[in-house]
Amino acid sequence: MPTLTAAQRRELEKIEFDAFMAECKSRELLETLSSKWVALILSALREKGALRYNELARTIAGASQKMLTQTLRGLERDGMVTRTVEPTVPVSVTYGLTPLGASLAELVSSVKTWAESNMVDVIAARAEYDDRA
Amino acid sequence: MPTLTAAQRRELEKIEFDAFMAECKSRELLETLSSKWVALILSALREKGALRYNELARTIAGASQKMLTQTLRGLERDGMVTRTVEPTVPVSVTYGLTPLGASLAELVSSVKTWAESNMVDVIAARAEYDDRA
DNA sequence: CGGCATCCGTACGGATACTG
DNA sequence: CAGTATCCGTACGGATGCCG
Repeated sequence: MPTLTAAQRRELEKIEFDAFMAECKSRELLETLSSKWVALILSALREKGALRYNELARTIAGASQKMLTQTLRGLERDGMVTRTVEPTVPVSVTYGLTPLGASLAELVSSVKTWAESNMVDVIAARAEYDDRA
Repeated sequence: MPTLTAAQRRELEKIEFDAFMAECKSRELLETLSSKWVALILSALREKGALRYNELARTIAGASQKMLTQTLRGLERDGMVTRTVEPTVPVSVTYGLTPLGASLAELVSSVKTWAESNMVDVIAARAEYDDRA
């Protein structure tokens, strides 16, 4: 039995990992949410309604267009956003929330609200912690 | 004026970035939440109450102890969890939720619930999207 | 038991250039 | 306008080994 290469080991582990994750699909969705830009996009679309690609880009302001596109594709795939192409010249593309996406955006919004009202406590706790160090 | 090194440029940009973020502290908290393990730890402590370090490690099962410790330190710093050291031999360390952490865990839990009940839709959307490709 | 320090790979994300 | 393709650095996270 030859020693497994690192790549082979990783592949095996990935399979086990996937099997494990299958039991617990919801974790996957947590992962999605945790993807840095998802929350921003969702709340942008929630607050401003459907937006064009460049409007989104300006609203998020900090995401490279690579990340923007990538994240939008993912959200589209997961049935969170709709992507509508109007065949004008030049083309204009509009992104909006699906009902599913809207309901998730609702949750995100409540997290944002929590964050805004509890941020002071966090800052205070952080300052105290750092002082003791 | 010499050309700035990449490091110097990054430092400048970081300052601008921080200034920008100062306006919008809540984003920072979203970042924290999005840190892969935070949600897991929070909900583990919420469901099972205070836990020892190794109990947490077994519950999360998938986090290296490096990540576990790192995340716990972060949460402790932000005033979300308490870290209690009992001076037994060997020492035993217990982590619990602060009121602040508990209220955040509440939110996380509602997100988890959402995820569990809407996962089927996501899977369906994903399957359809992949078929069209 | 509950960590911390170190090394190291990879994959995430940014910058740039080009296309329909 | 709304992307795609490519290159490339870095920083995130895993594995390992040591300590109080």
